Amino acid sequence: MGICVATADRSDTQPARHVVPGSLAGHLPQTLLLPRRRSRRRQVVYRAGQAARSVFLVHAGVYKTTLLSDDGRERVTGFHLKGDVMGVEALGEAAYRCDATALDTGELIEVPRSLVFDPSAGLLEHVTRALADTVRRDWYWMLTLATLDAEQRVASFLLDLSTRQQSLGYSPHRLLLRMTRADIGNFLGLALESVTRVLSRLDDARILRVACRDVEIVDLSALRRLARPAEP
Amino acid sequence: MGICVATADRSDTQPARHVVPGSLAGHLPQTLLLPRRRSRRRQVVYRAGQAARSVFLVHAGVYKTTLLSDDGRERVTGFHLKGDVMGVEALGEAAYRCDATALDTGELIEVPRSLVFDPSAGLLEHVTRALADTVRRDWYWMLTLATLDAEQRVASFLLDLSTRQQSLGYSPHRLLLRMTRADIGNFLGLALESVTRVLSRLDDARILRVACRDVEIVDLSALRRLARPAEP
DNA sequence: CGCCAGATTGAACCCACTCAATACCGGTGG
DNA sequence: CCACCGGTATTGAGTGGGTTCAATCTGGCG
Repeated sequence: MGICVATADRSDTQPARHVVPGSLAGHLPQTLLLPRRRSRRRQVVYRAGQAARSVFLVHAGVYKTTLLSDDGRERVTGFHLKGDVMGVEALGEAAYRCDATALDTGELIEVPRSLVFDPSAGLLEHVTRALADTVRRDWYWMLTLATLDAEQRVASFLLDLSTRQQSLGYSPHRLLLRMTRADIGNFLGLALESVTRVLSRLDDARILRVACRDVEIVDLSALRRLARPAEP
Repeated sequence: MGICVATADRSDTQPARHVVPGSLAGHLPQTLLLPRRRSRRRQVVYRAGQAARSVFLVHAGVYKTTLLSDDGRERVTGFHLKGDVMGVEALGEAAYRCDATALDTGELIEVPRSLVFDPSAGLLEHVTRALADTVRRDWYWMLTLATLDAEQRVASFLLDLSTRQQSLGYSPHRLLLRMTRADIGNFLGLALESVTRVLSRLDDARILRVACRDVEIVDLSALRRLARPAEP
């Protein structure tokens, strides 16, 4: 497998054919009236400490949220695709608690907090759902971090992306990773070299076809088997 | 340090002098009218798959919630003290997603979901806060799992318990662990032997005084130093 | 009274980390 | 236009922390 670098993927996002279940998208008739925000690679949507006046619905592109501890440790808390909501974790607080950054060109819909808590808007219940979804997703990843080895974690990560892309109407076999190996490793609790090694190994095993950010899942069922521990 | 076993702590909980910030406790004037449920060691409050009709406010005792994956992996997602709310992660779903178990004698206040979503009750906003708190706490632990070694994780765990006990009006120095080493290790992503080893080491270093479930924090500031990575 | 769950401790192994070198692309400045 | 540089990715070698396996100990409970 050849060496490769950060090629800025310029491929535009394809049109989504499905609505993400559980998202705010289907429940925001006022969506078109809300302010939108375009963002470019590395652009910051909000930072920890800033006054949290809105939540952000991802409309296009991929974003990451990162948590920074006071002693300098950093961790990617999640990657966010179309339909995901960012900033809900700040709803009980005055300020955001993490940074949100665009990994690529994208577009956000900004939903003011006043609207979220406005009973007549009927959003609170849906935001509650989004939050509960977040908790369940986090628990799933905590389980993954605590019980799986490097190979299983990376496989789980790819499968998660694949599933989410599929539910958005994209191909589940073709992944264009917008995040770096360091981001993935950070999210999975692995060194970036470990991520690379696993990807190389899965490429050798003909399960993946890895060309830097461009990953093709050749054998989906084999990948699924890899993502879970061996049966006793 | 001597060998010790699971001694069922019969010491009753002391009265709390403070209200947990962010909990439902202060916002439930109807609390006294709601059904309560006493529970004993190992008793199950709810199980994954059961219809989720209520959330549960911990009134006394310690509970744990555990997530079970379809391939048999299990993980403790959290330990819950007085003032914490269990079951909010199921708010967007028909059924609970995890098991909740009492680690000791305790008492719960059952809040029906219908009341949670009743606008006139004014609970939804507070439940949203509880959920956002959960997300932030989970993120903190994900950061811990991903970036800290065994000693730092165990130290962080003890400090977290200490802080929570203090905010409930108890001593921050005296911890009566209601959970087993296996529970702690599972929660922290460590083997139970590693937890034991760290506790023994901290006992040797005069930072803790460990007698099975009874842990005294002798040197709180040293423990705080241990919980963070060495300065560069 | 025996059994079992929980806790502790030791020894050997192994996976993932660290350190290091190499390669490649994109943008920038001369 | 081209050389250079910073960010990203890959791969190898060696090390170490945590796991695994095992034995032992204790007290509660049936």
